[in-house]
Amino acid sequence: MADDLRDKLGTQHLPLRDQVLAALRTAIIDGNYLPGERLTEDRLAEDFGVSRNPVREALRVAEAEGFVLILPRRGAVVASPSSGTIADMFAVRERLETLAARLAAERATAADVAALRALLDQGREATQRQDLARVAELNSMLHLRILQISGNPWLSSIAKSLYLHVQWVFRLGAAERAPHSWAEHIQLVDAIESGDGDRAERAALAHLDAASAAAHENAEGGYGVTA
Amino acid sequence: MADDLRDKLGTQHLPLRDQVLAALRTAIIDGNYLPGERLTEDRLAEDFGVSRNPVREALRVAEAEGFVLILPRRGAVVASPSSGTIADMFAVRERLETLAARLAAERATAADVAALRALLDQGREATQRQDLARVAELNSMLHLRILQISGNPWLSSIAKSLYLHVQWVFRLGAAERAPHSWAEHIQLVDAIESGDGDRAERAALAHLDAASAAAHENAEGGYGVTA
DNA sequence: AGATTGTTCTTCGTATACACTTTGTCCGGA
DNA sequence: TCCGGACAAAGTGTATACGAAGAACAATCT
Repeated sequence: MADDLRDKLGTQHLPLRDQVLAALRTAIIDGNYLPGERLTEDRLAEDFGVSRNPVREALRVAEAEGFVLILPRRGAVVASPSSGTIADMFAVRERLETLAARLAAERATAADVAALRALLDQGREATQRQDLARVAELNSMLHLRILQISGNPWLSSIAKSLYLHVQWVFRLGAAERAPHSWAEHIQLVDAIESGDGDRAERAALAHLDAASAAAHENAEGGYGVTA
Repeated sequence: MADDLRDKLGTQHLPLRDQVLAALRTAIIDGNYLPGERLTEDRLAEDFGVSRNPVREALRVAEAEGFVLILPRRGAVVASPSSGTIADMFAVRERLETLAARLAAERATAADVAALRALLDQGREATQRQDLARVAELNSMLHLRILQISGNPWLSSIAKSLYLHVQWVFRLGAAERAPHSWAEHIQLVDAIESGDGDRAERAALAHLDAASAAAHENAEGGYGVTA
């Protein structure tokens, strides 16, 4: 796995710390590093093929984002999302993403709606092909796109971060809930296209309630390392 | 100013990077570093009396929090909150802090309410003394306390960060709006004590609307550096 | 066994070095 | 005068090494 990441990094020209941060995030979200797992600076530096400095800077940001926990003088461990915090996350998402849906409905241009519909089509197709990874990816893109259309950068960046965490929890539980979700997405995009803010909020709320229920069900079994 | 911060740092035992981050945040919020101002690593290192490494780590987090802007190979500058983003911030706060008020109403213990009332009393007294700095401080403490009582760590940390930014904008404009605010605060605490979530939400909303109006009025004149 | 001591691992911070960008300055030529 | 390019300065990005201090764990002694 060290080599995978090293290759992925080599091709780009961004500051190493950003590449490391991105790689670290995805490694955690994808479950390559499991909750509770210890992340020593040396090990990460070796995994990513860089020196310790960029690793340290990436770790601080990852801590601020809630992906790792840093214990002073003891180092970093991958954070452990507990089922308590899942409910909390969804409570916040409910407020934020319903707002995003409303704003999107109020501000979406024809081009915006077309882009959403395109994602919807691709999603339907990928679902038929049983390509779950692609479905999950399109799912993310749709949500992120709606946030972007809302035109509120604060909302967008906060909800995005929250969304990443939700994804993380889902991945760990290996739940996909793919077919169910798309019908709700269509409702949501329809509502956004209509320009009716209230309706868009309701659609987003329905979607989130379903997702929340799925997440909890998913979390029942427990996940991650018992560290 | 370097000495003030150095002294403030010396007494504690936290990692230097955290102390630097805290000092940097408050320096920016208090207007010691103005929007658009360039923050070279060497300069910060000297200001805080530390080496470049802790400074760099603090800067990355400050960037993630939106206080500074880092341009690759060009360094960091203090971010410039524009009047557009003020409206966006309040739109998000409205969703978040009303939720916080509701949760606080539903979960507050008698001790929680007593703590809020104590802050209210101190606030009234400070207002009579015309001690505006203290009033602003108590204002923050009240809001932060409500977030804490909500018991939702995600909500708390996100709203707290947002609140810091609002404070920042206010400070830059030197607005205080002190007397007005406390009547609303009393309404809010009364609502929380009543345990009525809907009522608490309404009170929080009223408070935020007033604060938002004041912030906009404050922003009219413009603030910060034109960089 | 239980307490104490040592050893080892690791983080934390400092210092230093250097390549590479960006920026600003200066100078000569049209 | 104005333009453009050479040149120098400043500052970031990254690596590396070192010492101090803390935490964890094992070995030792009572």
